Order: sequence, then structure tokens, then C-alpha cells
Amino acid sequence: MTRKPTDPTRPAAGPRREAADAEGNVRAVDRALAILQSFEEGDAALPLVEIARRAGLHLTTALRLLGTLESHGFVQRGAAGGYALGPQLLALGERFRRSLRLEDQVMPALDRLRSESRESAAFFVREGEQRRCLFRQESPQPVRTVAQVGDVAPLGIGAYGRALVALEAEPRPRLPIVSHGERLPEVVAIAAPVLNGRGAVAGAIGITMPRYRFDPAAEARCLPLVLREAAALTRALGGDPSPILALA
Amino acid sequence: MTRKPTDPTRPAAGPRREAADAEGNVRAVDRALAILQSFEEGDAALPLVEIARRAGLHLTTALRLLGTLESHGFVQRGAAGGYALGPQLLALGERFRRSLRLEDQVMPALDRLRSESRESAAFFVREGEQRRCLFRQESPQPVRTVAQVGDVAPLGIGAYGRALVALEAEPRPRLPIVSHGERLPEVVAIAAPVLNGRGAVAGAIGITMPRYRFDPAAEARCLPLVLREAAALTRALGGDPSPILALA
DNA sequence: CAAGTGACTTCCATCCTACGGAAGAGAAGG
DNA sequence: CCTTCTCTTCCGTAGGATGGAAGTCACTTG
Repeated sequence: MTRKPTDPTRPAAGPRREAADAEGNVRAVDRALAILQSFEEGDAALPLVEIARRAGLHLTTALRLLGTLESHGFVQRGAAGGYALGPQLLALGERFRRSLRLEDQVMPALDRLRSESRESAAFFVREGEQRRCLFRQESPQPVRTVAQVGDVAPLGIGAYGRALVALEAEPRPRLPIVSHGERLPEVVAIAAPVLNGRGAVAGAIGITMPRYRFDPAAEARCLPLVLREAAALTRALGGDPSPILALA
Repeated sequence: MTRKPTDPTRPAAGPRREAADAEGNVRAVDRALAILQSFEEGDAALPLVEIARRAGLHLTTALRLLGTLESHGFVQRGAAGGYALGPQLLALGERFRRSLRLEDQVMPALDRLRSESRESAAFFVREGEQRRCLFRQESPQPVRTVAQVGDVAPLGIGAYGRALVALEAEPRPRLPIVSHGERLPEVVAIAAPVLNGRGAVAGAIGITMPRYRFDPAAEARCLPLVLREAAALTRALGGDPSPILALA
């Protein structure tokens, strides 16, 4: 018999996270990946003890796993003597993103959106019952960054989240979708779906801005922009934008 | 018996890579990371057999490790039934990059370089005896992309590679450094070092263009741009740009 | 200055887990 | 139908990962 989901003999106390191992997984790898995922936004270099605590691992175990991760460049030792995420992750992350072959089409569209709206533009894709930010261009204005590349958010809420399911929702919403503080307070987002060559939803493109900058003038300026780029990007991906334009 | 570097009984032919395990590493983790690294540029989804061959692993072993990697989102199964890199890598790669806290300063500088030069701009950091591309803004012109975020290249060669060591080279080179087809044929690059608040080299910033676009007019336009942004970025990082300007 | 504290590292015997052989399932092709 | 190929499940074994204990080092406290 193999690993039970709940093991009462586990180190206990209160490790923040737990290596939520699935049945049949390789434990050592589960734990190593749990270590990587124990790094949170803004953590520069974490001391060994902290990593072990977060991942719920024995000190020795964490040390050994970190050594292995380090020798592959997945973590690196900080100058002040802790462990930080390593550069190999950047290389693989970009490789993942390029494997989707969206960058060449999406980035120019985001560039146009940003320069014409002077707001942050982003592109999300659906990932099961979530969505993930794949690309982003920051507003040239000194605004708060609310989202980050690689982040996940729920489907069905927020402009991007609703845009991704817009073509299967009943009743069909008008496009582009505008959300006022729907997921994040004080934030307005405008988004529309993008189709690929097979007519499926490839993602959602749009712009995000602080609410105080969203007035009727901004609305009149930005909505057509988003719609235009959603259609342009759909064409660039070999798709037919008419299902999108039909809801405009 | 364990795996020798060369094992005649291996699945045949030539496994392209080998899990170059270091002493004291956790084997299962070594192998899992080797699987991740066996994905190359342009590989969309690899069949299990191919992954096992590249990583030099038994089929069963590769399958089990892939299962574990999949349950953490480090790989995902393609529609056509193979394995591809997973979205979790993007999240962690970006987290790594943000942990360096350079993005807010570097990206605006790259934006300016790109929009004023209409060429691709990039920022490299030193990583031991190599350098790695951390940020990049693509030229608006339809040019060939030569480098990618996350890529590594050697130090000491190419404009960026020489800029990173410019302040310790003898004799000191003039800045910015210009390379004509030095590392990549048909490519011209212009780069200069960037200093941080402690006076150390934080990285190198510059632009890259196809050789045919580099004429005296382009040179007169671009060199000051790179120098200006190297100094501006140095100031933005709290450093003193005078060592850079002294070599201009 | 010595004792104490806390983070990190090394060592090693034990037990359990990852391993890979073998065989089954499933699809594609002849 | 049989062959061939890729992928998957199963299970006994052995070698590897584990974690306790003790050692090192730097820094603080009495």
C-alpha cells in the first residue's frame, strides 16, 4: 500500500504548506517541487529553516533537496546565505511560453493597446477552470501593478475571466466586456476573447486601469481599441473574428 | 548496479543527454529535473519514449516522474498525447526574475531604447562565467529574433558579453561597446554596463540590429542612446554613472 | 571570556520507497 | 488477423532517501 493523503505521523505543528502528494507520485520529487513552490512573491532569499518549515520537511531533507535543485540551477544561494529561485526557471518558463507560439502575434497587439490607451495591456489563456496571465505590457504611467505574468485567477469573474467564456455564456454578453472593481476593487478592465484558426477561444486580450481614470471619454476611446485588437489578433492567429464582432 | 556514464545496455542508439548527477544529489530529483531540461527550444509536445531517451531513463521511470511533475503543473499533457512544459514554470520563472527587483527600472529603459532606435533592446546579467538575457523588447520592425529571454551566452564575447566585463578589462574599452558579427554573423550589437548602488556591475543594456541596417547614420543615432540609458539606469538603481561616462 | 543560541552541515544505520522487469492495454498499420 | 508501436499497470527487490544525532560556525548574552 502506498502513501495515504493524510498521514498522522507527519512532522506536525504548523507547516504553512504541505507537499500535497498525489497517489503514486515520487515523494522526493514531490518534496523538491514543493520547495520551489514555497517561494512566494517578494521572497528574495529564504533561510534553510524557513524553507523546511514552509514545505513541512526535515532540515536535512530540505538541505539535500536544495543541493540537488541548486546543482541544476533551479535555486541559487543568495549572498546573504539563503536560497533563492534560480535562473534555470526563467529559461524553462520562457520555453513554455514560446511553445505556445503566441508571442509573435500577441506582443505587437499588446504594444499597440498600451501605446494608444496609455494603460496596461494583458493577454490571458484559459487553463482548466482558471485563467493565467501569459503576457503583459505595463502602462507607461506610474500606476500600481495589479497582475503579474504567470499569475492565475478564476474564470468567470473579472473582464478577462468573463471574456474567456463569453462565447459559451447565456445570454451572450456584449463585447468587449467591462468590469468595474469586479475582482479587484478600484480596478477597471476591458477585455475581449480571441479565437484561433479552429474557431476555439485562444485567449483574452484587454487593458486594465485604475478606476479613477475611467470616465466616459476613456471608455469611448478604449472599448473600440480592445475590440479592434481582439479582432486583429484573431486574424493573425488564422481565425475568423466575426463571432466576436457580432457581439460588439 | 548503477548507471555508468556509458552503458552499452542502454535503450540503444544515443540518448542525447545524461542526468549528470552530482555527488550527494537525490537521484529521483536529478532525473526529474533532467526531464524538464530535456525539452528544447521549439519542442511542443514530446512523446514519452522520446523524453525517456533524451534523459536516459527507463520508460517506467520517466512515466512516474512525469506523473509527479504533471501533478504540480511543471509539465502538462498535450492534446496530441505527449508531454509539454507546464505553466507553473512560467510562474516560477517570473518570480525569479522579479526577485531581482530590476524589472521596474529596466523595462522602461528598454522601452525608450526600442522606441527611439526602432531596434531590439535587451538587458543581460552576469552569471558566473556566463551571461543571461533577463529582459528583452523586440524591435517593431519585422526582423529575425536572435536571442530569447532566459538564454545564456558566453562572457567576453559579443557587445553585451564585453560590456559586462568592461570595467575590469585591460585596457579599458571605449563605451558603448559595438560588436560587428562578433558572436552572431550579420548582427551588430551596441551595449554598455550598468552599475548598482554598491558600484558593482548590475548588468549590461543595449540594442541589437541586423548588420545591413547599421550605417554611420545609425551609429551616430544609437551609440548616444545606449550610453544615455546605461547612465540613466545606473542612476535609477542608485549607482554613480561616472565610471561609465569616463569611458565614453 | 565563557556559555548560550540559532542556523547550517556532516555522518550513518535503518527502513521504505523508487526502481525496472514483465506483462497487459490500446491504437495504428499491413 | 497479426504485427508493431506507445503507453500503462503491477509488483518484488535492493539500493537510495530519510531523519536522528552530533559537529561546526557565527553571533549574542550573561
